[in-house]
Order: sequence, then C-alpha cells, then structure tokens
Amino acid sequence: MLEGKFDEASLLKKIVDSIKDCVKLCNFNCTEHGITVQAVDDSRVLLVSLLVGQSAFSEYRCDRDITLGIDLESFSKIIKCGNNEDYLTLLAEDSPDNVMTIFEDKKKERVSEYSLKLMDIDSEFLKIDDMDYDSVINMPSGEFSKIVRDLKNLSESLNIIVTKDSVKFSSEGENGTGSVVLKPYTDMDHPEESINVNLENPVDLTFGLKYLSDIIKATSLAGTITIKLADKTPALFEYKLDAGGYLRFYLAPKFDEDD
Amino acid sequence: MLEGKFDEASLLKKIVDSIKDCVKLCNFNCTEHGITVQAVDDSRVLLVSLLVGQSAFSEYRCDRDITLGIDLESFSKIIKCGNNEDYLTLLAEDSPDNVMTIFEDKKKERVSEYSLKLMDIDSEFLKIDDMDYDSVINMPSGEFSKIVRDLKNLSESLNIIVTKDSVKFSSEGENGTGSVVLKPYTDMDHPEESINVNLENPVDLTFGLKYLSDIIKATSLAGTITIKLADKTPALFEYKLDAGGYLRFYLAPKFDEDD
DNA sequence: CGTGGACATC
DNA sequence: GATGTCCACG
Repeated sequence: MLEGKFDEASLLKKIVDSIKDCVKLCNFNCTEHGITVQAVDDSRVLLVSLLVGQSAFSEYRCDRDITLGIDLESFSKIIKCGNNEDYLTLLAEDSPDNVMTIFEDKKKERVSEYSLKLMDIDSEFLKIDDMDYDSVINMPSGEFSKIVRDLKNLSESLNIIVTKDSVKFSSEGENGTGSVVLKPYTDMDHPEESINVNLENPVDLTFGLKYLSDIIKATSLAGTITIKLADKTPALFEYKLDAGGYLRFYLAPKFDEDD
Repeated sequence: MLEGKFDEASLLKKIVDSIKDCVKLCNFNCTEHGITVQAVDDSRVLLVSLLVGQSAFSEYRCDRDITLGIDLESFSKIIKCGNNEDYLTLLAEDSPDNVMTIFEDKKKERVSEYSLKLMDIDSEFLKIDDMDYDSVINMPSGEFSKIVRDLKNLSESLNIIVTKDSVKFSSEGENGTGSVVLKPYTDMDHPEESINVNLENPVDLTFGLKYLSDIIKATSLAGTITIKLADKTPALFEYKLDAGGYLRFYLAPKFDEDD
C-alpha cells in the first residue's frame, strides 16, 4: 500500500506540469524511499528522471514496491482540482487498478477525492551511472529559462561554450545571431543568484532548443539549475527539489556532420 | 415610460453576461417595483428567473408596466460599449419599439447612447410558487463554481447528496471518479466563506453538468449561492444581488430510469 | 494567493 | 465563438 501526503498540492502540480508536455504516459515507481519516474519524451530524445524523495512528503509509507502507470494529462487535470495550498495525498493498493488523489483544505472541512484509472505502460528502467563531467554550471533557473526563450527566436540550436572564466550561450539563425555570456559570480546576500562554474575541461556543445524548451518548464521547481556537460555525452540538466529529490533531464548534444 | 439608472454599468453587464449564454431572447418586464425576466434556455430545460429590484437602481421610475423584448446578444454588445464604472440608464417609452442605453462617465463629460430595436417574444410567464425544500445549502459561489468546473472533466452528471452533516458532490466517468465533500463551516471573519446546510430531509439528486455550467456563469453576481433541493422537484440555484434582487435558476434533477 | 481581465488558440 | 492560459491587480 502506498500513502504519500504532500503538505502543499502545488509541489506535485509543479512536478507534473514540468514533464507532462514532453511525456504523455509514464510509470510512477513507488518504493519505501519515495517515488521515481523515468521516461523518454515522445521523440525518444530527452530522458526524464524524477525522484521525489520520502522527505518531500509530510507523511509517506510504501510497504512494497508499486508501479503506477499514469496518463499525465488526466492526472494533471485531477491535480488542478485542488487548491495549491491543500494537503494532497496519493493512495494506492499493492496491485492497484486506480490511484486515489485526495485534497484536504487546511481550514475548511472540505475533502475532495479523485480516482484515476491506471494503465499498463511498457518501459525499461535504465540504470544511469554517475559520471564525471567536463564542466558543471550552477545558475539561477530563471536566468537559464530566459536565455533559452530568447535564443529560441533565432534558431533551433543553442551552442554552449564553457571556458575557464565564462559560459557563452549562442544561437545563429537566418535573421540574426544572439549570444549571452555569463561570468562566474557570487552573490553573498542572494546565493541563489550566484553563477558557479566548475571546469575540468572546456566544452563546446550544441543542443536542440526544442528540447531545452521542454526542460525549462521545470523552472518553477527550483531556484537553481545545474548543468553538467561533457564532450559527446548526454548533458544533465538538474533541478533539485528543496524538499528532497530532483528532476533531471538528459539530452545528447548535436554532433558535427563529420563525427 | 421607463427610466432606470444604474450607478455602475458593470452590474447590468454581469447580469446579462450571466444569462446570455443560455437564453438568446427574453422579455424584460418592467413594473414599478423593478425589472423581472423569466425565460427558459434554448433546450427548454433550465428556467431562469431574474429580479432587479427598484433598489438596485440609483434612480428608477416606471409609470406603467412595459415589456421589452430583447435580443441578449445584441444587448450585451451594447453594454460592452460602456465602461464598468459609468452610469448606465435604460430608457423606454410606454409602448416602445426601442430601448435606449445611455452611458455617462462619472468624471468626464462623455455621454454615449445606444438604441436597440425590440422584438416581439412569445413567452408564458409562469407563476413559481414558493415551496418547502428538503435541503438548503448556502456556500461561497466561487467554491460551487470550482466544483462544477472540476467534476465536469469527469462526466456529464453531477450527483449531490446532502446528509445531516455533509454535502457530497460527485461524478463518475470512464477515466475516473471524483467527489468533493463539504462539512458545514462557519467563518466568523469572512461570513461569505461559510458553508451552511439546512436539512429537513436528506436528498440524493443528480443534475446535468451542462446546465450547471450555464448556472455558474452568474458567479460574479454574488459571493454566495443558495441551493435548494427536494426530491423529484426542480432545484433552485439562487444568486442574490447585493443591491436588491436575485438571479434564480430552476433545474430539474435527472430521474432514474425506473421512475 | 486569489480574482478578474486580456490574449491566444482551437 | 468558446475555451484555456497568461498576466496584472487587490
């Protein structure tokens, strides 16, 4: 039996909204440690990996592993039925046909329950190894979001060049080119505003802006994004959940024609 | 001669917007006590009953009874020509071909006049008797609106069960089910947030969400909705106008096949 | 944070 | 034309 209670429905809402535009169906794998999701986007390019740790719940209990095959669009509609600050509880039996979502108003005695029919969803669970990256960037998630939104107007690709003392995002299109250069910067008063670059080796990589646009939908989940880059390796874009857990996106860079 | 002046054009705008989606044509019956409208929606299922009391006007005069046959879509377009906070005056002769709508800006000396051609509209005026209901619910109109919008995602019918200490709204569809349970609740500081249930007899009734969706368009007219229910009897959904009057909707419950 | 209006989309 | 989403306001 699974019983997971969020102190604020808005957390689950943000999580689901962050991935539902690129993943339609996915399995929620519930274990005693929390809930994980692994899925590829519909074009099978972007890999999404979510962990909602046990600590992100105000109450959590999962006696044995349970898989919930969820249609995220329907689930999203259900989540919108609660208010952001309601308690939200997920309930499922050990071999469930349905998952129950329960909202409780913190003041009034209002309780809403929604049952969602589950689906059988095929999916291999990939073991993703921790690895060493050439460059690791930490920056405000909103700033990364704006860069992606701005440069998307110019072309379909975003080039990221990390050197010892700067990160350059740039895009070249028919109508013009654009670039944003960031220097590492530490804001004592507002640490979340800091830009941190950890450089093992310089990198020069290009990504599809279509996928980056999906990634930045998670911006509201965390004030900071961590971008880990290495040559010819899927990049990792990570949003850490304050309450415990993460939403990670893996995206392979575009390769030059001669590779 | 009719001369009715609203202190705020927005009041008439809200009223017309509240009913124009389900009623295309209707008679405005003007008497010395104010203006009443009675109409059925286009599918002849929902009965709409409006009273704009004399007190809702800042100035009101109606020497003898006048009937204004109005096309609400055209009228709505005219009303949108004023600003919300303008004075709005309705003018009509005793046997009018037209009704005049006059907007006056409160500060500027701007006056706009629009004349709308009237129509001959057949309609029996039903005498609706006050009656005793089994259950009477008072709740925030916005909360009722949200319940209808949320449960409409699931199916076409809304079931309402009122018992001694709770009101349960529920809906069952193919992809899942949903329910909202409210307990009576008194908010001293914000009385409009209170939920009040007056129970003579428990009820268990089902309504078409299509019609309820039309009803909740009146939400902005009043902070509170009163729902009066009785077995095998049209339910009454009432929005009271602060300034005096009401907008009432009568909707018959769905009957079980075996009735 | 919730509400209402405006805009863009289907 | 109607709906859903976004943004600004209270």
